[in-house]
Amino acid sequence: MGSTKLNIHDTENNYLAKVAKVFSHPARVAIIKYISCCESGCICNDIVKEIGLAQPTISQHLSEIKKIGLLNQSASGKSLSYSINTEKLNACRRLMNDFFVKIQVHASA
Amino acid sequence: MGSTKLNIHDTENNYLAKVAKVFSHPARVAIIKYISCCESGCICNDIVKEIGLAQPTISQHLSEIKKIGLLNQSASGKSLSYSINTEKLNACRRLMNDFFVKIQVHASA
DNA sequence: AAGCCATATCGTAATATTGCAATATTACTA
DNA sequence: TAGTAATATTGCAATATTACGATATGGCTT
Repeated sequence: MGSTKLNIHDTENNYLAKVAKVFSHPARVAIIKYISCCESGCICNDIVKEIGLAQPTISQHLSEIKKIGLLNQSASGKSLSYSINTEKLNACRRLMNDFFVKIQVHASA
Repeated sequence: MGSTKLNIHDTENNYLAKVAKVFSHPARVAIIKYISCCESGCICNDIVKEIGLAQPTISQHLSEIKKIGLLNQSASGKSLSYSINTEKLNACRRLMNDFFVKIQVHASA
C-alpha cells in the first residue's frame, strides 16, 4: 500500500502525470526559469547561489528535470552548463495544452 | 527538514507548482477526464467504479482537485454531481501555457 | 423513526519526496 | 601528481502522499 497504482491507469495518463510532477515543486519551477534566462547556458553552481537550497538538493532537482529530457547538458571548463531543450519543452507545452483543451471541449459539450 | 521550503520561493512559482501538482497523479488525471466526459455532471459513485480505487481514495483525490477550484459540485438526489469549472480550467491552461511560452522565449533568445 | 445509500472523515500503514551533511567523483590547474 | 573547484552520490531525518478499512455524516425512502 501507499505507492501510486500506476498499473490501473493507462500510459497516457501516467505520462502526463509524470511530466506535470516535474513542474509541481517551486524549486524546480525556479530552476527551469533561471536556466532559461541564462544566455548560452547556465552554470550549475550559479543555480545553487540563486535558489537558496543546498547543492545536493539542487542536484537532485536537476536530475528530476533531466529525467523527462528537458535539459541539455554540456561541459564548460570544470563546470557543467545547462540549457533548456526547447523541442522537449514544446512537447511538454503541447501535451499539457492538448489535455486542457480536450477537457474543455468535453466539459462544454 | 523534509518539507518543501515554500518561503524561499515567490508566490508565482508556488502557485504554478500547486496547480501542476493536481495533475501530477494519474488517478487525478483520469478523474478529471472522466468528469469532463459526463454529460451534465458526473455522479461521484460512478468515478469510484470507473477508476478502480477505493471510495475514500477517490474522495481524497477529489478534494485535492477541488482545492484549486476546478470542480463544481451540486447535490443530485442523495448523490453528489461534479462537473468541470471551465473558467478555472481555462485559467489553469493559460497559467501553464504562459509559463511554457515564457521559458521558450527566454531559452531561444 | 429505521434503514439504506452516497460521500466524507479518521486513523494508520506503506511509500515517496524533500532537504542536507558527509563523502565520492570528475576535471582542471599549478 | 597534489590540490582545488564543481557536481554527483550516499545516507538519513523530517515530512508528505497514497491507499484503504472503519466509521461518521447527511439525505432519501418506507
